[in-house]
Amino acid sequence: METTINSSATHFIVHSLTKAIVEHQLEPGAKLSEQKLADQFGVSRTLIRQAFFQLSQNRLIRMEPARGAFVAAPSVAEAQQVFAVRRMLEAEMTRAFIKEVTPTKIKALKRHVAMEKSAVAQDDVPGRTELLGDFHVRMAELMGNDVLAQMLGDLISRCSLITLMYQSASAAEHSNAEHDEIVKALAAKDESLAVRLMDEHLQHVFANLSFTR
Amino acid sequence: METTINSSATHFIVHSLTKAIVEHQLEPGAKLSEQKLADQFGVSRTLIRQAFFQLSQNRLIRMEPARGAFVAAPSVAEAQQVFAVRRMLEAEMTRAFIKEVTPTKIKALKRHVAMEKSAVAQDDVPGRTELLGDFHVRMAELMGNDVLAQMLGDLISRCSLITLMYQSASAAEHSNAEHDEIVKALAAKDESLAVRLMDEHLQHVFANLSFTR
DNA sequence: ATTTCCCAAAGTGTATACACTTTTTAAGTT
DNA sequence: AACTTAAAAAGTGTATACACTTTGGGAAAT
Repeated sequence: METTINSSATHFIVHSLTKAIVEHQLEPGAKLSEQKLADQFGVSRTLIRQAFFQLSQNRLIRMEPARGAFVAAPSVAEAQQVFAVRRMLEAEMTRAFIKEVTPTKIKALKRHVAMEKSAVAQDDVPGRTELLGDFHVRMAELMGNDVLAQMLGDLISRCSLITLMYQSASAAEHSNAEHDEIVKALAAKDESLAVRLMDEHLQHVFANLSFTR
Repeated sequence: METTINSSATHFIVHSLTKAIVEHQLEPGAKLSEQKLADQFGVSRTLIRQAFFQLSQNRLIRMEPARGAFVAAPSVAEAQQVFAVRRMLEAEMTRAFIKEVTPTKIKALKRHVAMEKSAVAQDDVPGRTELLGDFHVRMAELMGNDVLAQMLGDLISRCSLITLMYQSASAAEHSNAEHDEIVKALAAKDESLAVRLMDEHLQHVFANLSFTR
Protein backbone atom coordinates (compact mmCIF):
# COMPACT_ATOMS: atom_id res chain seq x y z
CA MET A 1 0.00 0.00 0.00
CA GLU A 2 2.91 2.33 0.65
CA THR A 3 4.65 3.86 -2.27
CA THR A 4 7.67 5.81 -1.14
CA ILE A 5 10.42 3.64 0.27
CA ASN A 6 12.41 5.30 2.99
CA SER A 7 14.65 3.29 5.18
CA SER A 8 12.87 0.04 5.87
CA ALA A 9 13.09 0.61 9.63
CA THR A 10 10.78 3.59 9.36
CA HIS A 11 8.62 1.64 6.96
CA PHE A 12 8.29 -1.15 9.47
CA ILE A 13 7.20 1.27 12.17
CA VAL A 14 4.67 2.93 9.89
CA HIS A 15 3.29 -0.45 8.99
CA SER A 16 3.07 -1.61 12.60
CA LEU A 17 1.37 1.56 13.77
CA THR A 18 -1.02 1.52 10.82
CA LYS A 19 -1.98 -2.03 11.72
CA ALA A 20 -2.43 -1.15 15.36
CA ILE A 21 -4.58 1.86 14.57
CA VAL A 22 -6.64 0.12 11.94
CA GLU A 23 -7.17 -2.93 14.12
CA HIS A 24 -8.33 -0.65 16.84
CA GLN A 25 -5.64 -1.65 19.30
CA LEU A 26 -5.06 2.07 19.58
CA GLU A 27 -8.23 4.02 20.19
CA PRO A 28 -9.07 7.06 18.09
CA GLY A 29 -7.95 10.15 19.94
CA ALA A 30 -5.32 8.28 21.96
CA LYS A 31 -2.05 10.09 22.46
CA LEU A 32 1.08 8.54 21.00
CA SER A 33 4.17 9.20 23.08
CA GLU A 34 7.36 9.40 21.07
CA GLN A 35 9.61 8.09 23.83
CA LYS A 36 7.36 5.19 24.73
CA LEU A 37 7.11 4.02 21.15
CA ALA A 38 10.84 4.54 20.66
CA ASP A 39 11.54 2.22 23.60
CA GLN A 40 8.95 -0.25 22.41
CA PHE A 41 10.45 -0.47 18.92
CA GLY A 42 13.99 -0.27 20.23
CA VAL A 43 14.88 2.78 18.16
CA SER A 44 15.39 6.46 18.82
CA ARG A 45 12.70 9.12 18.68
CA THR A 46 14.08 10.16 15.31
CA LEU A 47 12.57 7.19 13.50
CA ILE A 48 9.32 7.43 15.42
CA ARG A 49 8.98 11.03 14.37
CA GLN A 50 9.63 10.14 10.73
CA ALA A 51 6.91 7.54 10.96
CA PHE A 52 4.57 10.10 12.56
CA PHE A 53 5.05 12.50 9.68
CA GLN A 54 4.13 9.82 7.19
CA LEU A 55 1.13 8.68 9.19
CA SER A 56 -0.09 12.25 9.53
CA GLN A 57 -0.03 12.63 5.76
CA ASN A 58 -2.12 9.48 5.47
CA ARG A 59 -4.49 11.06 7.95
CA LEU A 60 -4.15 8.15 10.34
CA ILE A 61 -2.81 10.39 13.06
CA ARG A 62 -3.10 14.09 13.77
CA MET A 63 -0.13 16.13 14.95
CA GLU A 64 -0.59 19.17 17.15
CA PRO A 65 2.35 21.55 17.47
CA ALA A 66 4.25 21.03 20.70
CA ARG A 67 1.47 18.78 21.98
CA GLY A 68 2.15 15.55 20.19
CA ALA A 69 0.52 12.98 17.96
CA PHE A 70 -2.95 11.55 18.39
CA VAL A 71 -4.74 8.70 16.65
CA ALA A 72 -7.15 10.27 14.20
CA ALA A 73 -10.84 10.21 14.89
CA PRO A 74 -12.36 10.99 11.52
CA SER A 75 -15.64 12.80 11.73
CA VAL A 76 -18.82 11.66 10.08
CA ALA A 77 -18.57 14.66 7.78
CA GLU A 78 -15.13 13.59 6.66
CA ALA A 79 -16.30 10.06 5.99
CA GLN A 80 -19.13 11.49 3.94
CA GLN A 81 -16.70 13.53 1.86
CA VAL A 82 -14.38 10.60 1.31
CA PHE A 83 -17.23 8.47 0.07
CA ALA A 84 -18.48 11.27 -2.14
CA VAL A 85 -15.06 11.41 -3.80
CA ARG A 86 -14.93 7.66 -4.14
CA ARG A 87 -18.30 7.63 -5.85
CA MET A 88 -17.11 10.23 -8.34
CA LEU A 89 -13.85 8.51 -9.04
CA GLU A 90 -15.09 4.95 -9.16
CA ALA A 91 -18.10 5.62 -11.36
CA GLU A 92 -15.73 6.80 -14.07
CA MET A 93 -13.21 4.11 -13.28
CA THR A 94 -15.87 1.47 -13.86
CA ARG A 95 -16.74 3.01 -17.22
CA ALA A 96 -13.09 3.04 -18.23
CA PHE A 97 -12.55 -0.50 -16.99
CA ILE A 98 -15.33 -1.88 -19.18
CA LYS A 99 -13.82 -0.26 -22.23
CA GLU A 100 -10.75 -2.43 -21.92
CA VAL A 101 -12.00 -5.49 -20.10
CA THR A 102 -10.38 -8.87 -20.82
CA PRO A 103 -11.05 -12.42 -19.58
CA THR A 104 -7.76 -12.35 -17.68
CA LYS A 105 -8.80 -9.27 -15.74
CA ILE A 106 -12.19 -10.75 -14.92
CA LYS A 107 -10.49 -13.88 -13.66
CA ALA A 108 -8.22 -11.86 -11.42
CA LEU A 109 -11.17 -10.02 -9.92
CA LYS A 110 -13.08 -13.27 -9.39
CA ARG A 111 -10.13 -14.74 -7.56
CA HIS A 112 -10.04 -11.67 -5.37
CA VAL A 113 -13.75 -11.86 -4.57
CA ALA A 114 -13.28 -15.52 -3.60
CA MET A 115 -10.57 -14.52 -1.15
CA GLU A 116 -12.84 -11.90 0.33
CA LYS A 117 -15.54 -14.49 0.78
CA SER A 118 -13.31 -16.78 2.76
CA ALA A 119 -12.10 -13.92 4.98
CA VAL A 120 -15.70 -12.90 5.65
CA ALA A 121 -16.65 -16.51 6.40
CA GLN A 122 -13.80 -16.83 8.89
CA ASP A 123 -14.81 -13.60 10.57
CA ASP A 124 -11.29 -12.26 10.07
CA VAL A 125 -12.12 -8.60 10.70
CA PRO A 126 -8.87 -6.86 9.72
CA GLY A 127 -8.32 -9.30 6.87
CA ARG A 128 -11.76 -8.86 5.40
CA THR A 129 -11.59 -5.07 5.68
CA GLU A 130 -8.31 -4.99 3.85
CA LEU A 131 -9.51 -7.33 1.11
CA LEU A 132 -12.82 -5.53 0.68
CA GLY A 133 -10.95 -2.27 0.24
CA ASP A 134 -8.33 -3.80 -2.02
CA PHE A 135 -10.98 -4.92 -4.49
CA HIS A 136 -11.26 -1.34 -5.65
CA VAL A 137 -7.51 -0.86 -5.76
CA ARG A 138 -7.15 -4.10 -7.73
CA MET A 139 -9.49 -2.75 -10.39
CA ALA A 140 -7.30 0.32 -10.76
CA GLU A 141 -4.17 -1.80 -10.95
CA LEU A 142 -5.68 -4.02 -13.62
CA MET A 143 -6.28 -0.91 -15.68
CA GLY A 144 -2.56 -0.26 -15.52
CA ASN A 145 -3.01 3.14 -13.95
CA ASP A 146 -0.70 3.26 -10.95
CA VAL A 147 -1.62 6.82 -10.12
CA LEU A 148 -5.27 5.86 -9.89
CA ALA A 149 -4.42 2.81 -7.82
CA GLN A 150 -2.38 4.83 -5.39
CA MET A 151 -5.00 7.53 -5.12
CA LEU A 152 -7.73 5.01 -4.36
CA GLY A 153 -5.44 3.28 -1.91
CA ASP A 154 -4.97 6.57 -0.08
CA LEU A 155 -8.68 7.28 0.00
CA ILE A 156 -9.46 3.83 1.25
CA SER A 157 -6.79 3.82 3.92
CA ARG A 158 -8.04 7.23 4.91
CA CYS A 159 -11.47 5.88 5.72
CA SER A 160 -10.36 2.39 6.65
CA LEU A 161 -10.32 3.52 10.23
CA ILE A 162 -14.00 4.31 9.98
CA THR A 163 -14.84 1.26 7.95
CA LEU A 164 -13.12 -0.95 10.43
CA MET A 165 -14.62 0.67 13.45
CA TYR A 166 -18.14 0.85 12.24
CA GLN A 167 -18.65 -1.98 9.77
CA SER A 168 -20.70 -4.94 10.94
CA ALA A 169 -20.15 -8.51 9.84
CA SER A 170 -23.37 -8.53 7.89
CA ALA A 171 -22.37 -5.36 6.06
CA ALA A 172 -19.08 -7.01 5.13
CA GLU A 173 -20.92 -10.01 3.74
CA HIS A 174 -23.19 -7.69 1.80
CA SER A 175 -20.17 -5.86 0.35
CA ASN A 176 -18.65 -9.11 -0.79
CA ALA A 177 -21.88 -10.10 -2.54
CA GLU A 178 -22.03 -6.74 -4.27
CA HIS A 179 -18.46 -7.09 -5.51
CA ASP A 180 -19.50 -10.39 -7.01
CA GLU A 181 -22.36 -8.75 -8.87
CA ILE A 182 -20.15 -5.92 -10.07
CA VAL A 183 -17.68 -8.38 -11.54
CA LYS A 184 -20.51 -10.15 -13.35
CA ALA A 185 -21.68 -6.87 -14.84
CA LEU A 186 -18.11 -6.07 -15.89
CA ALA A 187 -17.77 -9.49 -17.51
CA ALA A 188 -21.02 -8.89 -19.40
CA LYS A 189 -19.68 -5.46 -20.45
CA ASP A 190 -22.93 -3.93 -19.27
CA GLU A 191 -21.67 -0.42 -18.61
CA SER A 192 -24.72 1.24 -17.17
CA LEU A 193 -25.44 -1.71 -14.91
CA ALA A 194 -21.86 -1.92 -13.65
CA VAL A 195 -21.70 1.80 -12.97
CA ARG A 196 -25.03 1.73 -11.17
CA LEU A 197 -24.01 -1.28 -9.08
CA MET A 198 -20.71 0.33 -8.14
CA ASP A 199 -22.38 3.57 -7.14
CA GLU A 200 -25.04 1.81 -5.11
CA HIS A 201 -22.38 -0.37 -3.54
CA LEU A 202 -20.45 2.64 -2.28
CA GLN A 203 -23.64 4.23 -0.99
CA HIS A 204 -24.48 1.01 0.84
CA VAL A 205 -21.06 0.74 2.43
CA PHE A 206 -21.38 4.26 3.74
CA ALA A 207 -25.00 3.87 4.81
CA ASN A 208 -24.26 0.67 6.71
CA LEU A 209 -21.59 2.24 8.86
CA SER A 210 -23.06 2.72 12.28
CA PHE A 211 -21.83 5.96 13.68
CA THR A 212 -23.57 5.60 17.00
CA ARG A 213 -21.08 5.56 19.80
CA MET B 1 -2.20 23.89 -0.64
CA GLU B 2 -0.69 21.98 2.26
CA THR B 3 -2.96 20.38 4.75
CA THR B 4 -0.95 18.99 7.63
CA ILE B 5 0.65 21.67 9.75
CA ASN B 6 3.96 20.65 11.24
CA SER B 7 6.24 23.22 12.67
CA SER B 8 6.04 26.23 10.43
CA ALA B 9 9.79 26.16 9.86
CA THR B 10 9.49 22.86 8.01
CA HIS B 11 6.44 24.18 6.25
CA PHE B 12 8.39 27.16 5.05
CA ILE B 13 11.14 24.96 3.67
CA VAL B 14 8.66 22.69 1.92
CA HIS B 15 7.00 25.71 0.40
CA SER B 16 10.27 27.26 -0.75
CA LEU B 17 11.53 24.04 -2.28
CA THR B 18 8.19 23.38 -3.95
CA LYS B 19 8.33 26.83 -5.46
CA ALA B 20 11.90 26.35 -6.61
CA ILE B 21 11.14 22.98 -8.17
CA VAL B 22 7.93 24.10 -9.78
CA GLU B 23 9.50 27.29 -11.10
CA HIS B 24 12.20 25.21 -12.59
CA GLN B 25 14.98 26.86 -10.65
CA LEU B 26 15.91 23.33 -9.74
CA GLU B 27 16.13 21.03 -12.73
CA PRO B 28 14.38 17.69 -12.74
CA GLY B 29 16.86 15.03 -11.72
CA ALA B 30 19.07 17.46 -9.84
CA LYS B 31 20.50 16.24 -6.58
CA LEU B 32 19.49 18.03 -3.40
CA SER B 33 22.23 18.07 -0.79
CA GLU B 34 20.98 18.10 2.78
CA GLN B 35 23.90 20.06 4.18
CA LYS B 36 23.88 22.68 1.45
CA LEU B 37 20.19 23.35 1.90
CA ALA B 38 20.57 23.35 5.67
CA ASP B 39 23.21 26.06 5.43
CA GLN B 40 21.14 27.97 2.90
CA PHE B 41 18.04 27.98 5.11
CA GLY B 42 20.08 28.46 8.25
CA VAL B 43 18.72 25.34 9.93
CA SER B 44 20.00 21.87 10.68
CA ARG B 45 19.72 18.85 8.44
CA THR B 46 16.90 17.62 10.63
CA LEU B 47 14.41 20.09 9.25
CA ILE B 48 15.63 19.62 5.69
CA ARG B 49 15.08 15.90 6.02
CA GLN B 50 11.56 16.42 7.34
CA ALA B 51 10.83 18.62 4.35
CA PHE B 52 12.29 15.97 2.04
CA PHE B 53 9.95 13.32 3.43
CA GLN B 54 6.96 15.52 2.78
CA LEU B 55 8.10 16.44 -0.70
CA SER B 56 8.72 12.82 -1.56
CA GLN B 57 5.15 11.98 -0.60
CA ASN B 58 3.98 14.75 -2.93
CA ARG B 59 6.12 13.16 -5.61
CA LEU B 60 8.05 16.35 -6.13
CA ILE B 61 11.29 14.68 -5.19
CA ARG B 62 12.50 11.09 -5.22
CA MET B 63 14.55 9.67 -2.36
CA GLU B 64 17.04 6.88 -2.95
CA PRO B 65 18.31 5.02 0.11
CA ALA B 66 21.77 6.18 1.15
CA ARG B 67 22.08 8.16 -2.07
CA GLY B 68 19.99 11.20 -1.39
CA ALA B 69 17.10 13.22 -2.76
CA PHE B 70 16.59 14.17 -6.39
CA VAL B 71 14.12 16.50 -8.04
CA ALA B 72 11.48 14.33 -9.66
CA ALA B 73 11.40 13.96 -13.41
CA PRO B 74 7.90 12.65 -14.09
CA SER B 75 7.65 10.48 -17.16
CA VAL B 76 5.23 11.02 -19.99
CA ALA B 77 3.44 7.83 -18.92
CA GLU B 78 2.94 9.21 -15.44
CA ALA B 79 1.59 12.46 -16.80
CA GLN B 80 -0.83 10.49 -18.91
CA GLN B 81 -2.06 8.58 -15.88
CA VAL B 82 -2.45 11.70 -13.81
CA PHE B 83 -4.54 13.31 -16.51
CA ALA B 84 -6.60 10.16 -16.92
CA VAL B 85 -7.45 10.28 -13.22
CA ARG B 86 -8.23 13.97 -13.39
CA ARG B 87 -10.62 13.41 -16.28
CA MET B 88 -12.44 10.74 -14.29
CA LEU B 89 -12.64 12.79 -11.14
CA GLU B 90 -13.46 16.13 -12.65
CA ALA B 91 -16.16 14.87 -15.00
CA GLU B 92 -18.12 13.72 -11.97
CA MET B 93 -17.14 16.78 -9.98
CA THR B 94 -18.61 18.98 -12.68
CA ARG B 95 -21.87 17.03 -12.58
CA ALA B 96 -22.04 17.33 -8.83
CA PHE B 97 -21.18 21.03 -8.94
CA ILE B 98 -24.07 21.82 -11.25
CA LYS B 99 -26.50 20.10 -8.91
CA GLU B 100 -25.80 22.68 -6.23
CA VAL B 101 -24.70 25.72 -8.18
CA THR B 102 -25.48 29.18 -6.79
CA PRO B 103 -24.89 32.72 -8.07
CA THR B 104 -22.32 33.26 -5.33
CA LYS B 105 -20.27 30.29 -6.48
CA ILE B 106 -20.42 31.41 -10.09
CA LYS B 107 -19.22 34.84 -9.04
CA ALA B 108 -16.29 33.36 -7.15
CA LEU B 109 -15.26 31.32 -10.18
CA LYS B 110 -15.59 34.33 -12.47
CA ARG B 111 -13.35 36.35 -10.21
CA HIS B 112 -10.81 33.57 -10.31
CA VAL B 113 -10.87 33.37 -14.09
CA ALA B 114 -10.31 37.12 -14.23
CA MET B 115 -7.21 36.74 -12.08
CA GLU B 116 -5.94 34.01 -14.36
CA LYS B 117 -6.43 36.28 -17.33
CA SER B 118 -4.34 39.03 -15.85
CA ALA B 119 -1.55 36.60 -14.93
CA VAL B 120 -1.56 35.20 -18.46
CA ALA B 121 -1.52 38.72 -19.91
CA GLN B 122 1.46 39.68 -17.77
CA ASP B 123 3.29 36.52 -18.82
CA ASP B 124 3.76 35.59 -15.16
CA VAL B 125 4.64 31.93 -15.75
CA PRO B 126 4.63 30.53 -12.20
CA GLY B 127 1.68 32.71 -11.25
CA ARG B 128 -0.42 31.68 -14.20
CA THR B 129 0.36 28.00 -13.71
CA GLU B 130 -0.67 28.16 -10.09
CA LEU B 131 -3.87 30.02 -10.86
CA LEU B 132 -4.79 27.78 -13.78
CA GLY B 133 -4.40 24.75 -11.53
CA ASP B 134 -6.20 26.35 -8.64
CA PHE B 135 -9.30 26.88 -10.76
CA HIS B 136 -10.04 23.20 -10.40
CA VAL B 137 -9.26 23.18 -6.69
CA ARG B 138 -11.50 26.22 -6.22
CA MET B 139 -14.42 24.31 -7.73
CA ALA B 140 -13.93 21.52 -5.22
CA GLU B 141 -13.68 23.99 -2.35
CA LEU B 142 -16.87 25.73 -3.42
CA MET B 143 -18.61 22.38 -3.21
CA GLY B 144 -17.58 22.22 0.42
CA ASN B 145 -15.72 18.97 -0.05
CA ASP B 146 -12.30 19.45 1.51
CA VAL B 147 -11.26 15.90 0.79
CA LEU B 148 -11.94 16.41 -2.89
CA ALA B 149 -10.15 19.72 -2.85
CA GLN B 150 -7.08 18.24 -1.24
CA MET B 151 -7.03 15.26 -3.57
CA LEU B 152 -7.23 17.49 -6.63
CA GLY B 153 -4.58 19.74 -5.16
CA ASP B 154 -2.29 16.74 -4.80
CA LEU B 155 -2.93 15.58 -8.34
CA ILE B 156 -2.35 19.02 -9.75
CA SER B 157 0.83 19.65 -7.77
CA ARG B 158 1.96 16.23 -8.86
CA CYS B 159 1.82 17.17 -12.51
CA SER B 160 2.48 20.86 -12.01
CA LEU B 161 6.11 20.12 -12.66
CA ILE B 162 5.18 18.82 -16.07
CA THR B 163 2.66 21.53 -16.74
CA LEU B 164 5.15 24.19 -15.89
CA MET B 165 7.96 22.67 -17.86
CA TYR B 166 6.03 21.95 -20.97
CA GLN B 167 3.19 24.44 -21.19
CA SER B 168 3.50 27.24 -23.71
CA ALA B 169 2.09 30.72 -23.29
CA SER B 170 -0.50 30.12 -25.98
CA ALA B 171 -1.64 26.95 -24.24
CA ALA B 172 -2.05 28.90 -21.02
CA GLU B 173 -4.15 31.47 -22.77
CA HIS B 174 -6.23 28.70 -24.29
CA SER B 175 -6.74 27.15 -20.85
CA ASN B 176 -7.94 30.41 -19.44
CA ALA B 177 -10.47 30.81 -22.26
CA GLU B 178 -11.75 27.29 -21.65
CA HIS B 179 -12.19 27.97 -17.96
CA ASP B 180 -14.30 30.93 -18.94
CA GLU B 181 -16.51 28.78 -21.12
CA ILE B 182 -16.83 26.13 -18.43
CA VAL B 183 -18.03 28.72 -15.94
CA LYS B 184 -20.62 29.93 -18.42
CA ALA B 185 -21.92 26.39 -18.89
CA LEU B 186 -22.04 25.95 -15.12
CA ALA B 187 -23.97 29.20 -14.75
CA ALA B 188 -26.43 27.99 -17.39
CA LYS B 189 -26.71 24.67 -15.52
CA ASP B 190 -26.10 22.87 -18.77
CA GLU B 191 -24.72 19.64 -17.37
CA SER B 192 -23.79 17.76 -20.49
CA LEU B 193 -22.13 20.81 -22.00
CA ALA B 194 -20.16 21.59 -18.85
CA VAL B 195 -18.99 18.02 -18.49
CA ARG B 196 -17.98 17.86 -22.12
CA LEU B 197 -16.12 21.16 -21.92
CA MET B 198 -14.28 20.08 -18.79
CA ASP B 199 -13.28 16.77 -20.31
CA GLU B 200 -12.11 18.39 -23.52
CA HIS B 201 -10.29 21.03 -21.54
CA LEU B 202 -8.27 18.43 -19.65
CA GLN B 203 -7.51 16.61 -22.88
CA HIS B 204 -6.35 19.84 -24.43
CA VAL B 205 -4.09 20.69 -21.52
CA PHE B 206 -2.45 17.32 -21.81
CA ALA B 207 -2.27 17.37 -25.58
CA ASN B 208 -0.66 20.80 -25.62
CA LEU B 209 2.19 19.81 -23.37
CA SER B 210 5.23 19.50 -25.57
CA PHE B 211 7.30 16.61 -24.37
CA THR B 212 10.04 17.13 -26.88
CA ARG B 213 13.30 17.96 -25.22
C1' DA C 1 -13.59 24.79 49.42
C1' DT C 2 -12.13 27.31 45.33
C1' DT C 3 -9.08 29.91 42.63
C1' DT C 4 -4.49 31.58 41.34
C1' DC C 5 0.21 31.19 40.82
C1' DC C 6 4.48 28.95 40.48
C1' DC C 7 7.59 25.29 39.99
C1' DA C 8 8.86 20.60 38.65
C1' DA C 9 8.15 16.81 35.55
C1' DA C 10 7.29 15.28 31.09
C1' DG C 11 7.29 15.93 26.33
C1' DT C 12 8.13 18.06 21.87
C1' DG C 13 11.35 20.73 18.52
C1' DT C 14 15.85 21.36 16.76
C1' DA C 15 20.82 20.81 16.64
C1' DT C 16 24.71 18.13 16.95
C1' DA C 17 27.48 13.88 17.06
C1' DC C 18 28.69 9.53 15.42
C1' DA C 19 28.32 5.28 12.44
C1' DC C 20 28.10 3.56 8.10
C1' DT C 21 27.62 3.95 2.82
C1' DT C 22 28.56 5.92 -1.41
C1' DT C 23 31.44 8.67 -4.27
C1' DT C 24 35.65 10.62 -5.55
C1' DT C 25 40.55 10.83 -6.02
C1' DA C 26 44.82 9.20 -6.81
C1' DA C 27 48.36 6.01 -6.83
C1' DG C 28 49.90 1.68 -8.61
C1' DT C 29 49.65 -2.04 -12.06
C1' DT C 30 49.27 -3.97 -16.64
C1' DA D 1 46.65 5.26 -21.73
C1' DA D 2 43.33 2.35 -19.48
C1' DC D 3 42.06 -0.39 -15.65
C1' DT D 4 42.23 -1.78 -10.59
C1' DT D 5 42.50 -0.85 -6.10
C1' DA D 6 42.71 1.73 -1.89
C1' DA D 7 42.03 5.32 0.91
C1' DA D 8 40.05 9.77 1.85
C1' DA D 9 36.24 12.88 1.33
C1' DA D 10 31.52 13.67 1.24
C1' DG D 11 27.00 12.35 2.32
C1' DT D 12 23.21 9.83 4.37
C1' DG D 13 21.03 7.24 8.52
C1' DT D 14 20.30 7.09 13.36
C1' DA D 15 21.12 8.32 18.15
C1' DT D 16 21.80 11.59 21.54
C1' DA D 17 21.84 16.20 23.68
C1' DC D 18 19.91 20.44 24.73
C1' DA D 19 16.34 24.20 24.51
C1' DC D 20 11.82 25.36 24.91
C1' DT D 21 6.72 24.35 25.63
C1' DT D 22 3.05 22.15 27.73
C1' DT D 23 1.13 19.79 31.62
C1' DG D 24 0.15 18.61 36.31
C1' DG D 25 0.24 19.33 41.16
C1' DG D 26 0.62 21.70 45.33
C1' DA D 27 1.16 25.92 48.13
C1' DA D 28 -0.60 30.50 48.96
C1' DA D 29 -4.36 33.65 48.82
C1' DT D 30 -9.26 34.59 48.77
